[in-house]
Amino acid sequence: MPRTCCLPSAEQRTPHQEVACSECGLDPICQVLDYAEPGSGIPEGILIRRMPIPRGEMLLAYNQPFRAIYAVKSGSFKAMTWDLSSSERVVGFFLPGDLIGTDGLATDCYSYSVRALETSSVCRLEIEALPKSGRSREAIQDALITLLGQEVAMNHMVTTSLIQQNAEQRIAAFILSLARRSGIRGLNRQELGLSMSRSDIASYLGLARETVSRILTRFHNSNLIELRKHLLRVLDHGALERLSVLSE
Amino acid sequence: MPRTCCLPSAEQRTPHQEVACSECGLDPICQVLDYAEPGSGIPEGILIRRMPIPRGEMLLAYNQPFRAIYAVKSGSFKAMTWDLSSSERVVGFFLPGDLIGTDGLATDCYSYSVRALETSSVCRLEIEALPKSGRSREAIQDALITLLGQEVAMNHMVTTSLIQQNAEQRIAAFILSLARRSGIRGLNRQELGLSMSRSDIASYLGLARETVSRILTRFHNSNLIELRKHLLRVLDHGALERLSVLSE
DNA sequence: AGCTTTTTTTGATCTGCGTCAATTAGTGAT
DNA sequence: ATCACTAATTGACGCAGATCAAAAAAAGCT
Repeated sequence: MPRTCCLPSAEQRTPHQEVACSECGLDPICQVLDYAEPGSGIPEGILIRRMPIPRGEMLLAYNQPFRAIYAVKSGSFKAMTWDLSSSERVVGFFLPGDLIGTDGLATDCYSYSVRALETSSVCRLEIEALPKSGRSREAIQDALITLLGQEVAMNHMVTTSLIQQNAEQRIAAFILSLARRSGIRGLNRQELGLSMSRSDIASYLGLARETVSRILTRFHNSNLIELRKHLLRVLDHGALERLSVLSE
Repeated sequence: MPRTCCLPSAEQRTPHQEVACSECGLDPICQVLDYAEPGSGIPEGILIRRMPIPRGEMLLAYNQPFRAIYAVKSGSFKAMTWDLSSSERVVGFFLPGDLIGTDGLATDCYSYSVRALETSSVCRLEIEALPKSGRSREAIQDALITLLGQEVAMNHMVTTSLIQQNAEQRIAAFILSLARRSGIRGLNRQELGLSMSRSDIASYLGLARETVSRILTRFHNSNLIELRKHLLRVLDHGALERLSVLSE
């Protein structure tokens, strides 16, 4: 599977992995849809699978009316808002298996914009078209509750860990979080495609670009990670955990 | 309504306010329960109203099995976890109208401990006893989805704002958040009972006790707030908003 | 009340990281 | 390949806020 940008060496090419349906966050809902008996009121086309999204394209925009939930199949995205000084602020990254847009379930509008960091693909679930009553509706509701609950729990962890940590701890935790999320979805947890820019990471972690750069090279020099362009290989998982304190 | 600690002057006494049911986060669910037709499968005692909780008592503990969701009727609580160095970390505060324990919906265990900051009262909703099917189940599911969605949206805002702000901005935002939440629930948004200690605030905001103290007195000296013991009166809402940048 | 313990405030250093500035590397277009 | 432009790295410096230390205020005892 080719990548967006053309890199000379195979080593430097991000392995563009696709998450298996069974490991995807949308799977509980997909299963309901797949196994729904005919006449359950679920129309065709409610779920669009593997929509391709080119690098740089907006998947959805802040304040747009809430229409759909997306699941990342391959590639990656960043979520952003803008503060009063109109400068962009990165508020999250989405990796294969992650759900995008769940916040709209309460607010009816998306609370951030989402842009593809590389050529990616998503599955799109139309909310309007979901069945309005019946057994499959209950099952879908249950699945949504679980998904939202997970998001609450995860956000909680992220907030907690980020606020109280210094720059080194934040970056260690960030790398581990990428690795862990890849692992959970059944993807490579040693080699990570750092598709986002240093500025994106800095904005997300509340640090300066320069600090991110400095600490990444520091980690590299201490043989905690190997870093070639945008491919990051975790060399010493234990050491990173010890640094990040909030190991898991 | 008497307060826990005995303060001499009436001015220094926190007005111990109780949130109206109509303004409470649990209300959507309470309504379903109240108006459920007989035979809907909803047992008696599923909802315990106005449970009193003495100051300092644990409402629920980290890793305990998830049994119930609580709504704060009056008083306040703090949520805490512990990092590896076994020092306490405050991860949130609950005010009248707020829901406690929603994170358990996904994880089956509470992800933090919750302790009463003053004599408080809560309503307790037993999750096990909720109807397993039918119309009222669907209504409850819907309500839960909305609640969780709101929590996701709010957490998002908090995270975003906290991480990128300096100490002054964080504290301004914190005060405004308390005021806004009081306002939303129909309570006094000028006079806030700061039931938590400076250490709690510091831990929550990722600052040192001393910094919180210094900046609060700075705000006091600039006539942004009036501060007597644990009663905080917002004097210049606009100035605080301008400070916090992420005004709303 | 008086005594003890905890919390808060205030002051004096010290340092991590943001900011500014300059260099190098990477990317895309012709 | 060359040029132009953006992203990343590296260095120098200053300040916001952590840390250490001590006094003052509040709260909880008997």
